[in-house]
Amino acid sequence: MAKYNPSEIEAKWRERWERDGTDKTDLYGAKKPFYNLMMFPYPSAEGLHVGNLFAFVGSDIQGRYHRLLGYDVFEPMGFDAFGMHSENFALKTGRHPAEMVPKNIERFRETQLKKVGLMLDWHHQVDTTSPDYYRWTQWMFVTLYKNDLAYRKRAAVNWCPSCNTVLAAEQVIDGQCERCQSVVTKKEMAQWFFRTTAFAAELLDELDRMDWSERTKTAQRNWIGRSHGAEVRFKVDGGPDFSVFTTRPDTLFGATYMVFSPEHPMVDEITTPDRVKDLADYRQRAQALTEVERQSEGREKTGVFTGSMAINPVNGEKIPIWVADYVLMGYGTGAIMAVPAHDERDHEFALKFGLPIREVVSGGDPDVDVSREAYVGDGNLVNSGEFNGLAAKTEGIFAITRMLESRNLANFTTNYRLRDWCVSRQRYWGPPIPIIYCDKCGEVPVPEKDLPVLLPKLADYRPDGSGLSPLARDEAFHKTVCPTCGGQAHRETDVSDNFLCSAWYFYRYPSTGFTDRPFDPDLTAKWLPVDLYVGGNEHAVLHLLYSRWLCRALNKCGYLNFTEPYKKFVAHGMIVKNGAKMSKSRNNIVNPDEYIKEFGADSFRMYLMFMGAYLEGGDFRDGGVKAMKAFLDRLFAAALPPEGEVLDPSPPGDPETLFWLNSTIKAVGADLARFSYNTAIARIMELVNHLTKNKVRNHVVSETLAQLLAPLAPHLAEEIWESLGHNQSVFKSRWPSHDEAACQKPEVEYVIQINGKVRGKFSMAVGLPPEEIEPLVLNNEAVAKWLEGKTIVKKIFVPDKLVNLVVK
RNA sequence: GCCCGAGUGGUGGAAUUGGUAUACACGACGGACUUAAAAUCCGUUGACUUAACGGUCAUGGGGGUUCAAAUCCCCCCUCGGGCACCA
Repeated sequence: MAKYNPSEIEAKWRERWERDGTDKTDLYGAKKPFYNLMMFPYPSAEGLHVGNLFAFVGSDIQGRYHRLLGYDVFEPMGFDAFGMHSENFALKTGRHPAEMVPKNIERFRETQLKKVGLMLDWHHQVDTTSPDYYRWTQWMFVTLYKNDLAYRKRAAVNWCPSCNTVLAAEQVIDGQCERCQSVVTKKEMAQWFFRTTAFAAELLDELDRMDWSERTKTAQRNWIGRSHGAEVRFKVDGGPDFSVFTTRPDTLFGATYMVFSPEHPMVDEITTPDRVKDLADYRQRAQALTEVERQSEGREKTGVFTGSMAINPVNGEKIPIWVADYVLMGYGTGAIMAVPAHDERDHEFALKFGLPIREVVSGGDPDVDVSREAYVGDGNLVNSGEFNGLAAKTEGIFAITRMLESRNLANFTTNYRLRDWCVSRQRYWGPPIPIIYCDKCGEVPVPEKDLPVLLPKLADYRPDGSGLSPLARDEAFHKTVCPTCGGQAHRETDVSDNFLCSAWYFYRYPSTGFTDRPFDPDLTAKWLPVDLYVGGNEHAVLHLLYSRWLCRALNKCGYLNFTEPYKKFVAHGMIVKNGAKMSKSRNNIVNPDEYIKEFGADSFRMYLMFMGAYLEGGDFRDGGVKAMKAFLDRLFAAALPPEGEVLDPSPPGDPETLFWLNSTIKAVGADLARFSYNTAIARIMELVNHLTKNKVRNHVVSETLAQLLAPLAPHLAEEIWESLGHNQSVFKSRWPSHDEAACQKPEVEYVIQINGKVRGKFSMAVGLPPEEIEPLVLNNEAVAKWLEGKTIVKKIFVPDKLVNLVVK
């Protein structure tokens, strides 16, 4: 009997697949296209992490399974090689990214990805640093610019002092840089933005109709953050008008002061001469604070009075205008009405500065005392003139807003938390932003025929913190002529955010080699949107949101006829090691290569998938891969014909084996379809246990086993399939069908319960009516003693499952 | 604080619809094989209790609905994730 030797088998099938083009997709001829996408990696570390492989294998199983179901599956791979992760790694290791990246790509592909047994079509590899690719990344930028979806403005932006660049709001996690965890500061700079907020409403609304993991959708909903409310116009006493946004216009009568954000443009205008110095000091201090300091919860409220009063439009009351940093310029209008009785923050501020607190909503509970704490619950309006008695949130909001609306002092409005995407980066390793500044013509996008704007190879590519990219130090790069007037001009020297590269890569895969446009319209029509996207949820409000936005933008610009890039997105879980997060500092990183070398890719794949629920994550234990190898040894021995023999080709005769065979086909198919890989493997184990225990060896069973195993352990499946006499890949075969009748055991075990407790069991043929079951129950020995001296008040029959007698 | 997800043996984890809780593994223990070990194979393995048959308890905690609850409802605790001075 041949022994299972994974390294031999896996090398053999790798070669065979490559030779026969097994994993190559006929993009034009495909009859049932299925685009199976996984998140392309950054080639910026020592190697692929076990977490990458966990993600890829789970996705590959879907690709292979769909192929067995008869789909033409396209499963491409590429490298997200521009950006700070690669550049920082190059800086750390002292190599130039232009040299490091191609070598890493080669190494990742040849020594890692190809050894895991992924069904990847390498004829369509994408590398975002290749000029053939970033030419089109730049085209995206120009196209967005021409359609007013990209613009440049001066604003207080997030600055990472360690990476020496600005960041998008999405790349600041708890006030820290997503890449290096440094505390982010604010810096006033002119930067390029994409108008992500233009599609805030549709990006949010569409989520309800999307087939995505719920937690991914929740993250996006929270991030886009819609609030309904009203914009209300106030007047500065003896000065101009200004607006505030509020979700509680019902509490307008309770506004006892107003607050402007320190950055509000009207602050200078309304500050009275005696307060100028205080205001200037306060605003300077506010600016020096980092987001973390400024937004830390529980921080004591600070603020200063401007000297001016505002007039409340509902009652003409004059109330003081303050400046305080708890009001943010970036949300709403940057100014608020403060209702201390019904808002916790305003309440805290009012207490500290001795401002009046007026109750305008009464919940009817006499114990509530708004002078002690804010009441934010529902109730009826009080102290609100003609509006008294209305239910605050359900009636008051509308009544008061409509009244003001009729006087042109308010309007219903909706606010989003989402900010426009800041895409400039003062770094080297990215696609140069394709804009030219001309003294005469202003901002001029680089004409399409001049793309790509090549990234020059700079020996010194270190970011210098000057607020300019290292490209600004290269005169040959930035000095140019205006494409419109031919006069002297200079290029934008910032590069674009790496997330722009990854926002469109999946359109490129089918169209690699296409030179007229970023993507071939015919192939795009055939293959997109992506059928299935599997990836990590850490990209919920980054890549996944940006790529949704870009899809809508390209749709609006007329380049795509759909608005969502992925038909289905599935977020896999996270894996940990012995219950703890894997990290370099914990020194508990799992190196996948060693396991693959020792036990084979199939055992490694199987264990990764068996470890836990794919969608929840799992806990990597050292012995696991070895145990899985032992299982595959047993499976191999059980499936293969004994040396020199041929198995009887007729299907198994014994009903027990037929039951296991059919019910396993059914269960494994259902489990794969719902990403329940651990239970699919458990079902296969049960089948193998049956075969081993009963010494069953059968050609049809072995064939089926090879097919069931194929998505999970493709090399081994091929080997078994071939040894059963097939000369074509198992992936040319079709997923086995099951006989529904055979999935039911001919005899079922009935449970007898007395008052819901199990008191006896017996086996019976399936499908018997209650009349035939009842006497068996009543005459059951084990049950008799529980019925002694009792009367049966109720009998419950669950067909083929149980009988419950309720006795008294 | 708000919004998602989760909490089950010594461990990783099962349990489409409320219907035998603990599938499948790992580990541990016992046995076979071996000079011995490894590997492999066979068996036992939720806790408590009983000589045994059996019984009692057990799915984070507390209540409830039901003939029957890991599963449904209410309250609470813990962990993971998202949002958060967002008006």
